[in-house]
Amino acid sequence: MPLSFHNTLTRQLEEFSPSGPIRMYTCGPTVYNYAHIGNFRAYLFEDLLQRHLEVRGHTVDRVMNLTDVDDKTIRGANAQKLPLAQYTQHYKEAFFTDCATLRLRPAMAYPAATDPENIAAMIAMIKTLMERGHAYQAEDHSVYFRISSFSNYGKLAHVDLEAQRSCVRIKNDEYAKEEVADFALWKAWDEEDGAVGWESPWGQGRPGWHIECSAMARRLLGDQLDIHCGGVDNIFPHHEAEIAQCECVTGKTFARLWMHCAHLMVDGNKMSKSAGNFYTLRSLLERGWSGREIRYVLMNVHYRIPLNFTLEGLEAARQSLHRLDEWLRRLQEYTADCKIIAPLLEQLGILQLSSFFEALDQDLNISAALAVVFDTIRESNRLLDRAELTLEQAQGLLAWWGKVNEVLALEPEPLAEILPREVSDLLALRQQARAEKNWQESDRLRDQIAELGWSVKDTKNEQKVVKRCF
RNA sequence: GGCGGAGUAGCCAAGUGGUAAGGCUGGGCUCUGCAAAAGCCCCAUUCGUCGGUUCGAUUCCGACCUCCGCCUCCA
Repeated sequence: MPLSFHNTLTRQLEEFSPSGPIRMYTCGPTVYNYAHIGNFRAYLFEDLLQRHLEVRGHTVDRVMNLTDVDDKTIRGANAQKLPLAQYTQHYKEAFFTDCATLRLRPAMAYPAATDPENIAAMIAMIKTLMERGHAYQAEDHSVYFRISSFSNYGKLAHVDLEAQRSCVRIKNDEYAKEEVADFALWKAWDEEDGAVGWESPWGQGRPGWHIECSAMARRLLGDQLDIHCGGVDNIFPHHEAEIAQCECVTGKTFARLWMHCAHLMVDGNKMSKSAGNFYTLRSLLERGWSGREIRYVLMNVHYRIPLNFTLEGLEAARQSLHRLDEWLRRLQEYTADCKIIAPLLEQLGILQLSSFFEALDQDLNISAALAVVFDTIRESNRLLDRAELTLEQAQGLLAWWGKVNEVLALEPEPLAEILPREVSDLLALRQQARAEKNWQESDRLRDQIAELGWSVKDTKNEQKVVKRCF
């Protein structure tokens, strides 16, 4: 079955059959603050896409930009009386830490807007646009893209600017621009910018947001991309602008496939600081949720459907992952002494295990893919209960999981919890009491261990102890 | 106003012109000194509303209702 994805450009499911490495550009964060979980939903969708393409045998050259100069970063740096670069550095580092926590596979490159070679690339593009009449310098000294010079403007968002122009002209007076929808390529320096600015043929200033992505995408991936991703709110005007800039410079189609993920909502509402439902990754970690659990929640819903983020959802994720962990532990124990190295299992009973990957082939149908995982868990547990699962099958399942996990990245955390001496001593005492069938003492020791923050569970042969989580 | 997305069991969420995947919660059972854990089993005559097409629609068409997003730099 071929890969097929929904293309924002055509609003249709399209077959995707790339030849050679896939050139993929993903819009990254503006590093003026800690990224919130809504931002990470988009990055997670992109991670899932990259991982699935790679499992399907493709090489993915992915670039993610870091916007480290714009109104918000300048405002933030000014507020803290820090140089811009120092201010943004902190949030860049935080971003990479968060990405690792969510197990996001690193991109090939993370170009920053202020890198000298990127500024140079932007200036070069603007120059070409000026020469070809696609851009002009206005009275405010800023350089703007002339959208009337690009007839395809609006094709991605499916907006007809001609139709909107009449109502927009009315308030046009206050702008230096020829048309309200013209967007800035180069913003002339003003006092707010302080020490921030670069020399250009149009005077001191800084790049507009859209030209960043165009220039960096072209510099690192070439004139034509296979896939360009982002959140739906980037469709207009950001991606529309990128198309305009690139295609006016190169004369070639900028990106073949545009993929956008829907927004994340919190408790059914838009996430906002004032509503008090604003979550960063770190705020959730502080509350005791793990990166893996948050990854599961953000990945669990198809990328084009709005995701309603709730604490109940996190709880459900925790339970689902626990079920997965128990299954893996069971298979690992069962195969522990087994020397056979069985190949990846394709089928278990009537379950077709490859359908996990086939579900993802269809526009990343994660729900159907996860259903395969849970069907498999139930079926193999059933067989284990009846002692009907062979060692070869168990190993084959583990191999299958290994492949599945390359996409999901949901393997359990390695248990690094060190058992305190006090607890292990009590466990030894309890073991003895149990051997003597001294239940009263056994229960007393269980309570005592619980007070130290550990809970004991008795299995057939041994005591299992885990740190209690709250 | 323009463009776009969504409404499926208590919650989350797939899916198909032919009679509803999966996860969580809940209930039952097995195991167990007890407890817990774990595993298994069960849980929508019904898919926002009303019409239409059809032998048959949750799935196609039309209208309507509700929610959400974008429309000057928020993923």
